[in-house]
Amino acid sequence: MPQKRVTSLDVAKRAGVSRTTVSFVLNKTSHQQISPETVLRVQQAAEELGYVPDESARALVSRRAQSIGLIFSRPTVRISSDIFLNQVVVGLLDVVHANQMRLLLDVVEDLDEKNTYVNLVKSRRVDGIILNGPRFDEQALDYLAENDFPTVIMGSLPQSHFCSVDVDNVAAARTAVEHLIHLGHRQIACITNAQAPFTAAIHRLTGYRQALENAGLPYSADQVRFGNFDPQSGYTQMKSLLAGPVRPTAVFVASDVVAYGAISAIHEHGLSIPGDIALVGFDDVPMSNFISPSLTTIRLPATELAVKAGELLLDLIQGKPQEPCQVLLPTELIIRQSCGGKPS
Amino acid sequence: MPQKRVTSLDVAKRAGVSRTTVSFVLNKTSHQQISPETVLRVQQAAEELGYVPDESARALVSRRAQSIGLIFSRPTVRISSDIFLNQVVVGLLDVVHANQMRLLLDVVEDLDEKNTYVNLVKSRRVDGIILNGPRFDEQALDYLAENDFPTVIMGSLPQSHFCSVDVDNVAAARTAVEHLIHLGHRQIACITNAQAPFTAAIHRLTGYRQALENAGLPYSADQVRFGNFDPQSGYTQMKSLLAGPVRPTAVFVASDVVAYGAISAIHEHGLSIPGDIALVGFDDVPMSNFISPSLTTIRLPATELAVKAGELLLDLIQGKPQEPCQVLLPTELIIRQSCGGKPS
DNA sequence: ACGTGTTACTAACTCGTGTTAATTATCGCG
DNA sequence: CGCGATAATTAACACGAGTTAGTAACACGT
Repeated sequence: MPQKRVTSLDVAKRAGVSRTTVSFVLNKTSHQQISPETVLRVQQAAEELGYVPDESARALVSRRAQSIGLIFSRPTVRISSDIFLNQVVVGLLDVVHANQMRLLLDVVEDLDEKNTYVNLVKSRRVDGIILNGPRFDEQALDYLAENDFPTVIMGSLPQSHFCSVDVDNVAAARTAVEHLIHLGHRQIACITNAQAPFTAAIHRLTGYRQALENAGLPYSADQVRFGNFDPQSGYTQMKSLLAGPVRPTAVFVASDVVAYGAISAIHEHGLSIPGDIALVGFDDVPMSNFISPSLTTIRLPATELAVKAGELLLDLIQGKPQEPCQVLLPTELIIRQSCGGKPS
Repeated sequence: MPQKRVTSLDVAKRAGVSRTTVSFVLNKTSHQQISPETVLRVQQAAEELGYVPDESARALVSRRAQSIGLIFSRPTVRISSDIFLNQVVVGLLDVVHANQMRLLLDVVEDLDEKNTYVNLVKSRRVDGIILNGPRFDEQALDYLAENDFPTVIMGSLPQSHFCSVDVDNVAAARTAVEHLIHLGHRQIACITNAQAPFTAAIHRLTGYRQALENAGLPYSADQVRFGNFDPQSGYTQMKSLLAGPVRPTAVFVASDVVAYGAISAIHEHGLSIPGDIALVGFDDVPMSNFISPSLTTIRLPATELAVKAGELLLDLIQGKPQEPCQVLLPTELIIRQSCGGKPS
């Protein structure tokens, strides 16, 4: 009921100065000279009244919403199970806090919902946006590009001029498979993380292929299956592999979560890991260290990617010069038990 | 470079009317009469120009930020691994979208950072907030209560008058343990989801105790261990239980994620699940259906909780009468393999 | 011709802040 | 004592919308 909203005029009255002076003091407008005692009086008045400027009014005049938008572009089901959403949010909030800004979160499930984030931009609710997930509506992207609205993409969007942040999926996958080869495996299958239209899936498959070729091993399409983000798909595809004519001694599963399903399938066949089949995953989901056997995998630096994306975006917003706009962060092979590389 | 921001004046000019008329048409101000052809002309002009109102200006005059804040109150590490964050976000976005609002996400890690969300309120950035996690700074809560700012709490905050949404943790835990008792177990241990200060942990432990007492079984403190959110703690505490003088035939682990650690520990001891030890979890994390053995657990309706919280909050914001303000949603026992209740 | 009502619209004010240009107090110095 | 320079402060406008109160145009009845 109080509704006693404190305005800058209240502060001004209490300090016995004008509203303008209050603004100067609180925003530390440099080229203005205010006597030290006035500064003190204003600060004290503001403190006592618990004054916090109205952000709408401030945004209106300064043309800065003081917040950025994080847009996840994918179907709802895949968002609920996206293990990295948390880490992205945490990383981004770090950057956002350091710059006194706010984080607005949104999701666009379907392409025809392009308005969701274009409206965000047009209504001036955000000063920049981070797009997470590689599939986006062309029209919305064009709008962003034309108005060169500060935008950073997490993931890779082939042949676009946007700033982006990603890992080198090809190299990472190659590393994973090379590890299996070094352990002596010759019959190595692959289950991707996702269907073909997803660029990350293609890249990881490419890395798999390169590793085989570099080692002089034959690439065979019937040792490849396409996962679909969830353990269920890993289970099904692993069953399919095991039903094939030639049983692999190792599998590169391009997603830890998919790998969990594959593990179930292998165990269900009465086979042991890594005894009968070795497994390498991808992502290093927090839980991968705690399943049995613990999963050898490629660490995807999700938080770091988010931080980098946030920093890039803030630079764009502040108009700082942007030279290298397509950033690739390094991955790391985490060796655990699922390949027999290390003991318990 | 264009920076050609479209304002309502542009629309007015193009339609040959005044700015006021544009506002009336676009906001469908009911008690105003505008001729149908004017309405059409204005709508068309707005469409052609791609006009979207500036939200800061609108918020300033209407006193509505058209967005709500979702605040997670816990250390960063626990946010990165909080499997429900996604589901909460998804549920809330659903409600938010249906009401043309936006979702602002924030995190308060430490109690002295109380300002983060009080500032959100004072600066009028949000029209209401949802607090997730039971531990909050008293001062900040008092501020919300005094100004009766629209607030909904996810979780339980003993003796507060806030609206809240939660599950009945006591009853749910009781159900889980009763299931074990019905299967014939007499020696049932418990690993909590968290340390004692967390009310949910207390409640689940209480449910465990009630089930034992109702069945005439003795409660013994040395069959109880306190987990700490992560698999690591489950692993350690399970080891500790197994090192004790009397080995339990079943364990109620009040968190699936903690249970994953416990499973590792059990397997490492060369024991089988459910053959040697039966296990019931709590939460029904998406992955619990895919580990082996798949986990019998209590389903926590995270998305539904979020939706309910969002709806409550919007009612509060719109000043609708609020009768039952402490909502408890039902849980469900999901029977899988970890208790031997069902076959593969 | 004059009220009375209704319809269709608009001028002018408001929200709370940042900022420019102008105004007043203060000081140094011949 | 006076005069310019400079320090300290403020009046007034802008941002882009929503909204109240008021006006102009027209019809109708007597």
